[in-house]
Amino acid sequence: MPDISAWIAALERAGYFVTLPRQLVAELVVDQDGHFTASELLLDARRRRLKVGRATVFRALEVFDQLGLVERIDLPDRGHAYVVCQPAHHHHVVCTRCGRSSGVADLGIAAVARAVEAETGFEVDSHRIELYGLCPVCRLEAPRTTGGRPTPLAAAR
Amino acid sequence: MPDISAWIAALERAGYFVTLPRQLVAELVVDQDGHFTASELLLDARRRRLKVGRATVFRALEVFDQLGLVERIDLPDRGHAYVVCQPAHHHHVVCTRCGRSSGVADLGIAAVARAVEAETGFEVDSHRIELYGLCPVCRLEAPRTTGGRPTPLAAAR
DNA sequence: GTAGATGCAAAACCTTTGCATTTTG
DNA sequence: CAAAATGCAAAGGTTTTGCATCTAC
Repeated sequence: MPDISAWIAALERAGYFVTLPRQLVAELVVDQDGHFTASELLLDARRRRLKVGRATVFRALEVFDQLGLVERIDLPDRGHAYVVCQPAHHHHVVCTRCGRSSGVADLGIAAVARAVEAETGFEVDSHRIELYGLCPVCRLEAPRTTGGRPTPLAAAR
Repeated sequence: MPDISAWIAALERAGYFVTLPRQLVAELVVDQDGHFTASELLLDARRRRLKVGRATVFRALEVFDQLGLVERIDLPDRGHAYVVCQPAHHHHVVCTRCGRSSGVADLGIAAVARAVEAETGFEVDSHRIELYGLCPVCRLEAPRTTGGRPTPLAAAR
């Protein structure tokens, strides 16, 4: 029984209607372990026989994204996924093996932005940062697979 | 007449065939001003009446991406685009107004990664960082449009 | 009561794939 | 000459849209 109350509060605060479908999606989301895609959520909904349409899932995720409750990330392998945001944490490290993610505070990133402004003359308004690696659990299980990069000829498939 | 030679050299060095289509795509790419999408490149090719297939453009961009000649980025507005990489620069600031981008060195990002490792126990292998803002030119032209966020009700469309 | 939200299915998009043909090294 | 790359069109998967119908406030 996940804690949806914060999500409901966020919806109300922002003036969105607190509808049943949105609450269902919220529950599905907070139950997710690690990152998840819109389709996975949809499958999960069907599995639980929850009545929410495809479009609604997408629309709800969009709203939650805007409210800062989830973040839409782009995986290195070119896919898209969402992760739940932990309050006060603004970026994520996501495990390339199991997909679990952890929020991280703004550890010096603001400083980097300032350095970039100084060097480029750009006025930096926002940034998107995603870190990838192995979570503590997978570090133990993983025998540090490969270190090499794909063979050029093989890589081109 | 753009400088494709470095790109050709990179292809050779990596063992890829230096084909005409790849060279055409390379030219199209370096002629781009700011970021560009695969489709835009395709349109541009047709405009110039260059004979390259859709699939080839995608495949060439994939190769260039692997060679570190371009980077595939994900825009805040949910679109995807590519930017040309300047050697020795590993991240980009892209202008939210005109799309022009500038490469930036690893200004303290490695330190951030280390801090994250210390805090989360993750082993950080790679990261994806994109900075957004206004380029020097647009800073002058732009009367700092809006500062507010979209109205909740309006935002939900 | 009314603006906002939903569901459905179709449409729109972007990207990839199969395969015969051509090109490169 | 063999391996790699291309082009085409068709397939694949994801996200969005139009619209009539509901629902929260």
